[in-house]
Amino acid sequence: MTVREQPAKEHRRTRQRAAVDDVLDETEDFISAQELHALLRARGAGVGLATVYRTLQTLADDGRVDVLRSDAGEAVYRRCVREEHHHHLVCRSCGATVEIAGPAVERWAKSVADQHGYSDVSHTLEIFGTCPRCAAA
Amino acid sequence: MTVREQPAKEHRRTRQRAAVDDVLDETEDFISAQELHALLRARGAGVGLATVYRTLQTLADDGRVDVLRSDAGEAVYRRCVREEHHHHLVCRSCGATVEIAGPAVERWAKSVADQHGYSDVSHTLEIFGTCPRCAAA
DNA sequence: GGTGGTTTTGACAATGGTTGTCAGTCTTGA
DNA sequence: TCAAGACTGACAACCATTGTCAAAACCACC
Ligand SMILES: [Zn+2]
Ligand SMILES: [Zn+2]
Ligand SMILES: [Zn+2]
Ligand SMILES: [Zn+2]
Repeated sequence: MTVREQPAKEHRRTRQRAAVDDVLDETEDFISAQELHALLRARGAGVGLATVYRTLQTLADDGRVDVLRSDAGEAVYRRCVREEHHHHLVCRSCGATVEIAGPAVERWAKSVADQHGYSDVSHTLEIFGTCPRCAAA
Repeated sequence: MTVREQPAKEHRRTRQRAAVDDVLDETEDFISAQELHALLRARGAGVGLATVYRTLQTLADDGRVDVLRSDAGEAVYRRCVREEHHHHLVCRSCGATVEIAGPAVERWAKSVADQHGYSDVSHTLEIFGTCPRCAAA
């Protein structure tokens, strides 16, 4: 029923994509396309805004970055350590992120959907709060 | 530490707000401001787009409607039956929504946040799938 | 049933993130 | 080296959402 998982179609290696990749590797927190673009421009390795968007889109499609929406509705991206499905505990003030696994929640979500006859199930789950460092200030 | 819960500041009852309210009462699924506006226009009871946005904003602030973001990032609104905190099981294709309570998940989210020293915690959790009716088609 | 002050409305402009366009450039495999 | 096609970037277009502000509606209170 579900489309077979594609083996991550190969993409060409370009200077622009490497630059975006580098930033993602160096950045702990979720970052928006606009921020990433500004960062690249600032560090000299300019990359077109459209290219930044396209690159992030591709990475997200391939599951190589996680995406979620900030309070303002802006899409923000992050290269996570964990490869497997997981969720995030994010600081509302500084963006500090902790990757979270919750097997019990996964099972619960699945069973809830089953109970109501919903198929092809996915879910979103994020936890927001104030991290210790920000709370101290 | 937390701001005291305000007693839902009183707002004036106007034709426009009543119209928006009516649509929300009659609508089972999550609906966007644009859709709501088009619906009102179609049914003759025209209401300015800005007013629709303002009204939904106010309702959301007062906790009288639930808001979440569609895949496209558009905000969608729904008047839920349950007054207390809850989550949703939403059909990706037709929007059919089931309200879900998950006490265990609530506790889990809180404990995860505690473990990492995060305070002032909130969370978002939605389950998406294909409802039985849509699966049949 | 008039009056002044406050709230609400709506047409329109402005904002801002995101996507579309398309001619020129770069990669890649042969 | 070369051609096919992927990639880029400046720019325009899109579109949900918010800001503006004068006119309209509303609400005591006289
Ligand atoms: Zn992640
Ligand atoms: Zn999960
Ligand atoms: Zn709800
Ligand atoms: Zn919850």
